[in-house]
Amino acid sequence: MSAAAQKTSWADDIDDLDGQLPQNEEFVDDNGVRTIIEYTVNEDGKKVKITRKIKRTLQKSVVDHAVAERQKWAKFGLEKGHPPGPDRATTTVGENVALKITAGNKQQDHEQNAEDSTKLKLKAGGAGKVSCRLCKGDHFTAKCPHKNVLGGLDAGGMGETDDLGQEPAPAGPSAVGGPSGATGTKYVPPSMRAGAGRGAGESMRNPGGVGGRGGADDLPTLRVTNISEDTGENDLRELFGVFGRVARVYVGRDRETGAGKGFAFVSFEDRSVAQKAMEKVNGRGYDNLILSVQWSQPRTS
DNA sequence: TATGAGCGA
Repeated sequence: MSAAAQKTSWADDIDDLDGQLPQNEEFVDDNGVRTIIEYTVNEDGKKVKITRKIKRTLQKSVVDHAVAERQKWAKFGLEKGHPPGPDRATTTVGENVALKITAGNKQQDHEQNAEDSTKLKLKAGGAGKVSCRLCKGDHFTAKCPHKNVLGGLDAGGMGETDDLGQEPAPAGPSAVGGPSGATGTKYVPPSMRAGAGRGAGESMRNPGGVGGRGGADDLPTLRVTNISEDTGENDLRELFGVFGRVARVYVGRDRETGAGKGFAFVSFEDRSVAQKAMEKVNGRGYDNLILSVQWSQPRTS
C-alpha cells in the first residue's frame, strides 16, 4: 500500500497509469468559496484542467438526531484514524438542493403584490362586529345556541323573513331556465330549490345520523394515549382503519414544534366500530409503547 | 405528561 503515503481520489487511479498529470488541488478562500482544480485526460487523449468553484451558503442546519450522532462516530476501515467529516479525496459532497414550493408558478413579486392587496382589503373592509344571522346574538352563526331550531328554518328558505311578511318569492324554481329569466335573484342550487327531494345530487352528509343532540359533529371518538411522538395521522388511520371507516384523526401536537404530545383522537362513523377498535387496540403494543384507548370526553370550547 | 383546529362576518 504505497498509496497510503499520498492519497489520491479513486478516480485518479485511472489517470495514474500515465503518471503525467499534476495533483488535484482544492482550497477555500475567505468568502467561503471552494475551488477545486482537477487534471484529467479527455476522450481525445488531451490533458484537461477543470476548475470548479462552489459557493456554499452557510445555514443553520437542522439535522436529524441520528445523523448528528453518526457524525461523531470514529472512522473505520480505510478511513480509520482520520478526523471527522468527509475527506475530499475519497468522498464527493454534493451541493445542497433546496426544493422551494410556491403557490402556482407566479413570480415572487406578483405573489407579494397579491398578498399586500389582500392585506389592505382585509384592513379596509374589516367591519369587526359579529352578529349571528339567526338570532342576532353576539356570536358566529355556527356557534348559535338556537342553531338547531333556527337553522332548520333557514334551510327551508334562503334569506331571513323580515317582519314585512314577504315571501322570498318563488323565484328559485323559475330561474331554472337560465339567468336570462331571473333578474337580480340569487342563484339557487338545485338541491336547495323547492321540491328538490333526494336526487342524484344528494348531500354527502351522513343521512343515518348519530343519535344525539349535536348533529353531524359528535362522531364516536376515542382518545388514544401513549403514542410515540412521531406517530402521525396516517399511522393511526392505518391502525384503526381495519375495524371500519375512520372519520377523522387528530394528533395532539405542540403548537410550536409540531412534535407529538403523545395522544390522539380517532373518530369513527359507527359507535360499534369504535367500541370494537377500543377493545382491540387498548393495551396493544405500538412503537415499543403500550397504547391506551378510551372514549374521549367531548371537547370544551 | 396527555382531552383537539380552524374557517367566517
